Amino acid sequence: MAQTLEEVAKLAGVSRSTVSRVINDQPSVRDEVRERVWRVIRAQNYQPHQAARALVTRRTNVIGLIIPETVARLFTDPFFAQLIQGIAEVCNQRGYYLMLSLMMARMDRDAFYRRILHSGQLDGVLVASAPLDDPLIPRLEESVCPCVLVGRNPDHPNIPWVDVDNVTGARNLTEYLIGLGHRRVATITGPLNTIVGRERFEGYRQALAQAEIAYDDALVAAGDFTEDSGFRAMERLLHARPTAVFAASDAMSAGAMQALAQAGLRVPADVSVAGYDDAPIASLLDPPLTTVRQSAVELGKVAAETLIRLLENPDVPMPLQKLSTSLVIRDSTRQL
Amino acid sequence: MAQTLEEVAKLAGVSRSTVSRVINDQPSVRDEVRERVWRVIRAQNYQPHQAARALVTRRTNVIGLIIPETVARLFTDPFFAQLIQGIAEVCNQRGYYLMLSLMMARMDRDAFYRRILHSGQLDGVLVASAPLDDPLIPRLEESVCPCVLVGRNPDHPNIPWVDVDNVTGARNLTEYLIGLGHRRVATITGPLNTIVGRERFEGYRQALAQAEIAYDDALVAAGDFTEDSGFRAMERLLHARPTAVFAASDAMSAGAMQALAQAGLRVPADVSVAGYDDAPIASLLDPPLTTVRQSAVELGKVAAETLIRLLENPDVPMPLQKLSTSLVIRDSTRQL
DNA sequence: GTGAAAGCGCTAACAG
DNA sequence: CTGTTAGCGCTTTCAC
Repeated sequence: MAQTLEEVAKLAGVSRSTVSRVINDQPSVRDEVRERVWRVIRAQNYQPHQAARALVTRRTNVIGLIIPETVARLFTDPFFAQLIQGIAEVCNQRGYYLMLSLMMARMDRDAFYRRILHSGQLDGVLVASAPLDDPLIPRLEESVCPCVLVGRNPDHPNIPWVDVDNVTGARNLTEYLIGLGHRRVATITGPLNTIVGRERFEGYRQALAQAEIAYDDALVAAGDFTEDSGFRAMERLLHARPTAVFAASDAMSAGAMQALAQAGLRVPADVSVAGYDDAPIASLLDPPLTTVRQSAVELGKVAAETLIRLLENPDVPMPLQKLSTSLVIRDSTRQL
Repeated sequence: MAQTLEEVAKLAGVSRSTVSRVINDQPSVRDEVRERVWRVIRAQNYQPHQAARALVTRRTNVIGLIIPETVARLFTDPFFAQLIQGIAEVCNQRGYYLMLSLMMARMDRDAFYRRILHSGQLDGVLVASAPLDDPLIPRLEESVCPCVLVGRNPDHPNIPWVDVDNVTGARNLTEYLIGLGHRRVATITGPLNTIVGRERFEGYRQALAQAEIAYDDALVAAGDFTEDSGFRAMERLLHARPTAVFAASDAMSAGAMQALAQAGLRVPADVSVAGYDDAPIASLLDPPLTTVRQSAVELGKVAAETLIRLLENPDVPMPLQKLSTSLVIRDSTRQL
């Protein structure tokens, strides 16, 4: 097996440069020569050495996926598995490699970012689920590293992003609850330092305002998207006697339903519960959960495509994309 | 910001080599010089160029995680998210980067493997959940690329691996069911071309044999670890009238429980159900699921540590590891 | 169309 | 202890 261009060149009876031209699909090579070279390459199972190539072209064909996320969420939330699936699919198609960086809680963020951003081994990065105030974001804006945020950041409007239309999704769901006759609609929000948490909360408020229902702080509790936090938030909301609860994730809905059961309340007879994500557990809960469906796979694909287009056509301005959602009505909600 | 060793060297008033020595922590540098160089490096926020380094050292500090897995399973199974979490944690600690390769169903496996294995950008690879007959495995054995299988492959005993003790886990669980008085214990197996599917089935058979219960084909149906396949397998098992069912994954248990409910059978009053994995849904099912707990995070950590030790000390023989499991008894099983 | 030669940024002998 | 030098394998001028 030939390891270098030089060896392939010798076997094909041409120069190193010609082999390089063939590999890089440059037109200025006689068809007959091109054929001969390809035959040798295939016969020898030759693969160009990426590092050598990267050293001169300054491109690695590697994109990074940075997930600065607490452990708990990654564990329970299939969102990330699906997102990665979508990203990986596009990478495979387009000839890119995917480098995964999980930002763990206890590590030195600064060293981490430098290592990731300045090591020259990433052509660009995708940043998923970064808190709005994550120090990575300004650093990204200074650096020259092309990047796309999965989930926009209103404080940095110049960084390209793709997102799901969380406001509309949450508003539609809340409107649906109100349409069922509920007036005391509680919400368990996600962390309000994330765009997702904030926007789903915003959608909830918009629906209330639209229906001219006064906003009531007692009907709002914050969680962190995990089941456990949903359980605890629901306990805090009980005294406010909501007739419906919108939790900003299905996992939190699951926790909320357990808290309600523990308090002797039935779903949906006493309290309607709705979630967000349409995660696999949504249909398994008892009763099956009304929720908002979004396609994390699709989001991953669009994110990767956007980044790759940015890398390959830096001048063409990027259309930023907000994916739409759909309401999935199951049995956990009912007419008041 | 200095981009190259040369620039740092000039600023520090030393030669390129000295800077290189400082960066690579070689002892033969005067402390005073070392200090001066570090100061410049920090001030300039200098990071060595990985490609240049890799070109000469032949090491990239990147390890690959290859997951040749069908779409359905990645979506629903938190096993992978946890496995990745464990691997990423060790990579972060030990200064390695993680490259993720999802092997999608429709792609050209051959080209994929060559691209991954021969591009020279991976110091070693971790292979998770490969089917026993995956063409990657023999290819891996031929290639010089150090690798560790997550899940052993009995046909290739020479490839290092780490694994969970699936036989014992399944046997313990089945013994528990038998201990509750069940004689007609059905099983929904995983795919029998995976080591996991095979070993959990083997554990089931061992427990039956131990209790001198005759093995009955009518009490066995194969699934593919997904909820849906569990549902369909359970439908096929109904006519055999089992009093207990052991499904080789929690997701399949969930499907089985739905099929039972649809047939008008109650869990655990009419049929006991037990799963495997202790996935997040296990405790959310109604009733909460008796299952076998294994730590996918731990497995990921051990896998990454094993590979890294293999890379850094190729001569030291590796102790292969089988992680143990524990039985988690909840409400889906009861005395017959 | 094709080859010769330079050089990407780094490490690793080899001198001193 | 430190500097000089020679590549690592590739792409990319520049000649021809």
